[in-house]
Formats: sequence, C-alpha cells, structure tokens
Amino acid sequence: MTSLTPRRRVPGPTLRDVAALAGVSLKTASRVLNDGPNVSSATRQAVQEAMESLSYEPDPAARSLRAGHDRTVGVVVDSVGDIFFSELAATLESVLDAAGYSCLLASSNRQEGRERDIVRSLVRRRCAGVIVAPTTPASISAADLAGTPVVFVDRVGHVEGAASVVSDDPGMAFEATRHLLAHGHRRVALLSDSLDLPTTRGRQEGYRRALTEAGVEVAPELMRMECDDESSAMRQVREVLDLADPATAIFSCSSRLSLGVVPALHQFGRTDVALVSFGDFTMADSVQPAVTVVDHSARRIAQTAAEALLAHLPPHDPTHGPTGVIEVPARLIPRGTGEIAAPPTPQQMSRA
Amino acid sequence: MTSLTPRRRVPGPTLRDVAALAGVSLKTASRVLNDGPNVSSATRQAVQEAMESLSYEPDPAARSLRAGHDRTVGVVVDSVGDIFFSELAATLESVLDAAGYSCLLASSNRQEGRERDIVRSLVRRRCAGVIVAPTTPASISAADLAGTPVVFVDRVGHVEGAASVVSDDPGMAFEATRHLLAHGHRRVALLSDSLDLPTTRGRQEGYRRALTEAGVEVAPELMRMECDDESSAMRQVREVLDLADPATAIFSCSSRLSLGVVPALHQFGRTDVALVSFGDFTMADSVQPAVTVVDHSARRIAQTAAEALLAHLPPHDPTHGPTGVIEVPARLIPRGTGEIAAPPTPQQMSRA
DNA sequence: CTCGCAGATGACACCGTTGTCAACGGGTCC
DNA sequence: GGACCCGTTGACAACGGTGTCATCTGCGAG
Repeated sequence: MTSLTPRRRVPGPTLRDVAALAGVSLKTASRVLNDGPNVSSATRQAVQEAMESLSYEPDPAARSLRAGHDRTVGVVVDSVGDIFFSELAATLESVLDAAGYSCLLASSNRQEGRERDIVRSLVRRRCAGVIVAPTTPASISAADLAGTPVVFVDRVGHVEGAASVVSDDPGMAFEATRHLLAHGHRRVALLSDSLDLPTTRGRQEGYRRALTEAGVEVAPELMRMECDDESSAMRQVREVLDLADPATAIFSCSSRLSLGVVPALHQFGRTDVALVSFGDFTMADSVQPAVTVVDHSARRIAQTAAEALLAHLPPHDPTHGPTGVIEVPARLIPRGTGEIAAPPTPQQMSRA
Repeated sequence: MTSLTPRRRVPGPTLRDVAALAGVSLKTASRVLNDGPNVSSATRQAVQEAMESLSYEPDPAARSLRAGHDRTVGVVVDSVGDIFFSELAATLESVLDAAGYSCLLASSNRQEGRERDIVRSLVRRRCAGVIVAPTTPASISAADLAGTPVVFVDRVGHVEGAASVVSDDPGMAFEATRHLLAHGHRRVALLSDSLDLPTTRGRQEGYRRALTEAGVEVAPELMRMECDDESSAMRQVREVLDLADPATAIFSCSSRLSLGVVPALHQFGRTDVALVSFGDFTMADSVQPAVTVVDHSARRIAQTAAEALLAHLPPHDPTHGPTGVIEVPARLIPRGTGEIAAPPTPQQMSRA
C-alpha cells in the first residue's frame, strides 16, 4: 500500500548515458548541449552523434532546478474561455513556441487574490517570465515576482521595469464616438461593463471627451454601465431605444457586449441604428449590415507582448528590454453600422 | 559576459530552512509536508508552524525531479483560439485546479507531428497526466506516453487503458437530421468541414443514416464538405439555396460553421430555412429565430475528462480509472430554427 | 629550454526534495 | 531481565543536470 507503483514510468536516456556513449565526461556533454565554449569540434560532433542515436532530450525539471529558470512562460488572463483572451493566448503561444518557450496558461477569473496566487506559483516554478492581464494596476507587486520578468497585457500594471502592452483605450473610444458624431448622431448610447478596470474607465473617458468636444450633452440615461453579459446588453439596448428621446447610435465597449447588441438590433428590426464595437468579433463582418469595429487586435497585442518579454529573457540582455506603457496601434474598421447616418431630428425638421 | 547575472532571483525558503527553524531533520519536515506516517503530533505541529511563519512553498522542480511526477496536467487541443476548445480548456482548468493541478496548455494546430512533439515534451516534463484532442485515432502511441496517464477528448484515441470522452456524434447527428425530417423536410443540406476526423465522419454518417431510414434520397449536391471557415460556409449556404431543387433545411456540423450559416441566412433574408447546428454557440439563443442546436457541451466533456484523468492519478489507484470510450450525453435543444416546417413541395401541391 | 597562457576536459559539489535504511527509545511478552 | 517490536527520527544517497575550479596538454614568447 505504501509502495503502490503508479505504473512504472519509462525513464529516458540521461546526459550521463550520452557522455558514456561518446566517451567523454558528463560536463563535456553538458557543454555541447548548451553550446558552451571550449569544446573541440571532434568532441562536439561525437557528443552530438551520441545524442542523436539515443534520441536524448534534456530534462526540464533538472535543468530548472540547477539553472534557476526554465523555458516556460506563464500566462495569466481573465479567462481562457473569453473570446478576446483566447485569441490573445493562442497568439502568445505560437510566438513563444517559435522562440522555444512553452506556455503555462491560467485564468484569474478576475479575482485579484487568485491572480496573485497564480503568479506566485508560476514564479516558484521558475518560469522564465510571465505575461499577465492584471485585474488592477497594483494587483501584482515586484515582491510577488521575485525578479521574474513580467509583461502586462491589455491593462497597465505598475511594476518597476516592466512593460505593459495595451491599446489606446481612451483614444480609440474617442475616435469611435467621434466617428458616430460625424455621421450626425447626437444621441449616442454607451454600453459598458460594470467593472472598475482601467480599460473600462479609459473607454468611458474617451466617449465623454468626444461628446464634450463636439458640444454634445453627456446624457446619463444613455450611459449603460451594467452590461456584464450578452443578455444584459440586449436589455440595455431595448431600453436606450425606448427612451422618449431615444439613442440613434450605440458605442459598445467590448466585443462580448456586441455579441448581445447585434442580435438585439436584428431582433427589434432596428438596422437603422448605428453601432461601433470596441473589439472585433467573428461575425462582425458577416452580419448585415456589417459591424464597424475598433480593432484592438488581440493578435497584435499578443505579438508585441511576447516580443517584449523575449527581449527581457536570455539570450538578450534582461536589463535592456522595453519598459513602460506600449500602445499598440488600433484602428477603426468602417464596415457599415458605424456609417449609418442619424435620422433628422424633430428640431432639424422644423428648422428646415 | 559568461556570468551575465540575469537579474538575481530571490530564492524562497527551502525545506531545510523549515527543518532548521522547527529543530528537526530535513526528512522529518518532508514527512510533514507530505502527510507521511509516523510523525508525532508535537513534531508535526512544530513543523507546520515553521512552514507558516516562513510562508514556505515547496519547489515543484525539485519535487518533480526527485519524485518523478508533478502536479501539472498537460492539455493539447486543436487550437486555444477555437470557440469549442477554449471553453473546453477553461473548464478543464477549473476542474483540475480544484484538484490541485495546474494546466500546461498547448495547441496542436491539427498537425499530427506537432501534436506528438507536444505530448512527448509534456511527458518529459513529468506531467502527472495529459488530456489530448487527438488529430487521428493513432496519432499518439503508448510509447509516446511512456506510462503517463492520458485521457482523450472530443475524438477517440487508441491507447491501451486510456479513456476517450466523446459525444455520440453519429447518434446526435442522426437525431438532428431526423428532427428536421420530422418537420417535413426532404431536402436537408449537410455542411461539414473537409477534414478526415472521426468526429466529422461520425456526423456525416448519422446524417446519412437518418435520411436512409426515412427513405429519403442522399443527394450529393446537398452534401457540402468543403466548409473550413465562416466565409466558405456562407458560400455553401448560398449554393444549396440556389439549386434547382433547393435545400429547405440545413444541418451544420459544427458551431464554427454555424457562425457563418446564421449571418448568411439573415443576409439572404431566408429565415424560412430550417437549421440545426451541431454545437451550441454564444449567439444561438439570441438571434431571431433562435437556433436549434445539439448541445455537445464542451463543459460537460471537459468535466468528465478531467474526472476520468483524476481517477488515474494519485491518490487513486491508477489501474482502476475509467477506460475505453465514454459517451457524454448530448441533447437537442429546440429553439426555433429547427422547428421551421418545410414548405409544401410541388409534388405535394399537385398531388393535393 | 623554460615559462606562461589558453584551449580542452573532467572531478566534484550543489540545486531542493524524497526514498532507503539504520538507529534509538520505550513498551510488551515470555 | 532479555528478546522483540513498533513508532519516531535522521543520515545519506539519489534524481539529472550546471557552476566552479583544477588539471592537462601543446605551443609561442623570452
């Protein structure tokens, strides 16, 4: 009972076996494995042949233990199941894989405590580095990292020497809203989630600024900040369209919400309502009319973040990687819904 | 240059420190850590207090190296970015996390070679177990696993003693098709991807069998097996609707394709066409009419697979976990599109 | 001819943990 | 009272690599 044999693992060849076969010492074999200096080409070749013939693979655990780091990058996102983060994760994985790193992926479920636990555990694992979508700017501290390089994604994290790769939330929200205003809309509804994330705040801020600069009143009844899933988004859409002075355009703050807004508009038969979605999504360019979006591409953020992290990892000089906030260019993709003109207002009609 | 210090890692407390503080030997501390037998309660408590006060955390690498296994489960899916697999992965992660395992997630991108490489690398890492969506039934062999417990998901994998958690593809496809036939349809189009996966084949088979049993001709021009993304699905929808003897119902073999079919039908204004989707998706019950789906819930498959794997892992007896093909019950969820009746055919009309 | 130096190689300790086995002390049973 | 046993404990080696330092060889400089 004490010695229940959990199905015997078949041990692979070790570096010792390689060394023995090549007729050299363990250390020399190690040098060849790591492209170390001072190895004669004859020796190097002998060892390489031995590795080949045994189909030797180094043991990551042993390496990690001794060397203090390994070829794994930890990735912490809100949820792997979320459309945005799943794309982000997929891209991170492919970029890091190309650089010889594997990914340890975990979901924080937006809980700060869980996020910190996960990061600590990744650090304990001697991950080469971590990539985190922080729930709050200060959710992760330098102490949690214990020197492990980190790059934040999607939201800014405050850790000395760390980079944060984000899109320009206020700026792009500003542009999206201005785009709607430019098509004559004065009643632009804002759909946003209720969370107090910097991302969310930034987008709300951009919306407000665009209205203000255009001299349009910021109407509280048009700002709907309780949309946490598709169905609540649908409900809010109905409400802003049913107002006495109804919305004629909608700015949806996330692709998740847009997944509720689009069906809602279709269901109500209101394809005359303008819409810009912050965040592209699968069906955006196949629905009719196609949805105008701000593309803050998960792919591009992931690509940039992965490269930023790699610059902090060996063989690069870890002190010279990028630092601070990196804004990934986002762009407005006009596809149809954003270009729907506002109907003439009663005032305009009477004035004419 | 040789000794470039990659930002000094701060080493955490080791078990040795704990032992020293508690005034016991390293081994005794280890015994407490692992709930080993034969430790006096006084000693146990002293060690636990020492661990507490140092906030000690065991080192997974060292543990893995010495014990030959660790608390990590490798997960290999087609792509983390795919809607189905991202949900699958999210659920696996949460179930395994609750059992104290972390996940190492990787995408095979449906390449058999890459899949095998990933699995081998996971095995080398001494993962406690792996969960794989195999590209082919024989893509992974017992030799690749070297004794590591495995559970296959979504598709059947052939490895002695391994469980495969799948939904009843032929059966549910049969039922979906029969559902459409029961509403009077005789021209039911099949939309499927071109891959030669058992899953795909099973669904095609169920479709054929339903038609045959109902005495309906299996029409080649209605079987569209070249749909590999949303846009090709849209194209195929147009084509089957434009036939001289057009389709009146569509059976879409995957949620990914349905994401193209639904917008296509909306765009063509053909909400009179019946549709059943194999696989639920976010917008399915919010579009109008809502989409009837076969729910082969990623969540349920993941849950079952995680439990099957856990049963093969310590502290359970690894030889007594479930084995063979486990079919997760799927169910047809009628929501609207599947219940649209067929228009009377010319034959029926003239006969009347 | 000797010294020194650099390239090549290996012996050994060590990373943090767990398995093996021996030692110790106290009680039980003849 | 001695043999025996069991619960408790610790010394030691080992897992598979890498860092440190010593050793050895050959060769050009003085």
